[in-house]
Amino acid sequence: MPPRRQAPSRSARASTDPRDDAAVALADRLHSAAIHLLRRLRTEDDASGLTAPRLSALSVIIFRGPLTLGELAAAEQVKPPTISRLVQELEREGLVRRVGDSGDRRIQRVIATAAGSRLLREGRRRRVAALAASLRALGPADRRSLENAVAILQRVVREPERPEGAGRVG
Amino acid sequence: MPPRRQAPSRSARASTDPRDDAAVALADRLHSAAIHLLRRLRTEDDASGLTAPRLSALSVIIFRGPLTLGELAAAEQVKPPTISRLVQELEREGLVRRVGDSGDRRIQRVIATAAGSRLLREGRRRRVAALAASLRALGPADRRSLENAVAILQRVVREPERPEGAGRVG
DNA sequence: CAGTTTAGTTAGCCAAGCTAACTATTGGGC
DNA sequence: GCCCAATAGTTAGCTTGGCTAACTAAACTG
Repeated sequence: MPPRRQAPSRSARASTDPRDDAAVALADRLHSAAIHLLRRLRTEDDASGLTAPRLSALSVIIFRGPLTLGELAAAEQVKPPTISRLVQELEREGLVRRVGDSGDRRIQRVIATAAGSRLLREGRRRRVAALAASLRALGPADRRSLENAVAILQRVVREPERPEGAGRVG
Repeated sequence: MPPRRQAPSRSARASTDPRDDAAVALADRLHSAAIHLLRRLRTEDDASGLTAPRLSALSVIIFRGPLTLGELAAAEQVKPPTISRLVQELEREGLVRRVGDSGDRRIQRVIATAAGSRLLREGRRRRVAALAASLRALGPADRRSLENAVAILQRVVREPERPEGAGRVG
């Protein structure tokens, strides 16, 4: 967790706009759902011996090909030291490997080993197995709805950060 | 993060069922979306000086009335020492208060102070403000879709193999 | 070639999770 | 009435994963 930061002095948007309340309430519930979803997964997790951030990083490394540490940090939305250590640990476990860039020797690219790929498939599948079981119990409409929501979220989350809540009003 | 645990020897469902693959893929993407959503929030967060777990615990305390530490731990899906420390910290910041049970002196109930309630409202609103701004930019259909998905998730996450109510944050 | 910028690492801090082992209380059985 | 097991929380100590600050090394630029 990050240590407390200075209040960013976000210029207060008028909270009297009724659309604000609806959006805030939705954001709130998404937040809550995400927290509890992850806790649920955590309690089920770990047959693979990989924690969530490692699994996540390994997944990105595998599916997005060789990445520099900086790119990986950006993809994972963490700072360089964090990704540096994560990769060191993945490397120590033999799941990824670094390859230097011949052109620019500052750069290190990370790729998954065969063991890493294997472990991701198995571990990640196990990690979400219990959740998947619950999802199987849902009707097709609910599942489509979740699929749809995930797609929306992917867009929303990836969105560049707006300084000072200049939330592009639609 | 939890230390590695023994594999839970979950009785393997046949992974050859095609529905399994779809459910696992969806679970996977939900997992990923939750991780990135929370990371996004974390980067925006903290105008209140409260971290996510504290905000979450405070929220449960406020909305579910006086709770024993054990109940709170169950609601937050964490172990007793974790909740014990969280409450100590919330107490130190003057956001909650303990009241002893007159009948059973082992028990301590936790309630929010006025400062806690106030801070929750403000802090939580700020925490999700950036996300809310993004959500406001979505069309009504997308927002309805997310609303719907959150409702489904709340059921799914709460449902399984655990008697005690899984807490929701807000 | 000097200075700046960029990529990553090292050091050191803090939060949040865990288990193990403890205290204190309750309640039951003899 | 006591002893003993069960229950509620706490304390101690570990691990992981975030962060910032300060560093090294390499590459660019004037």
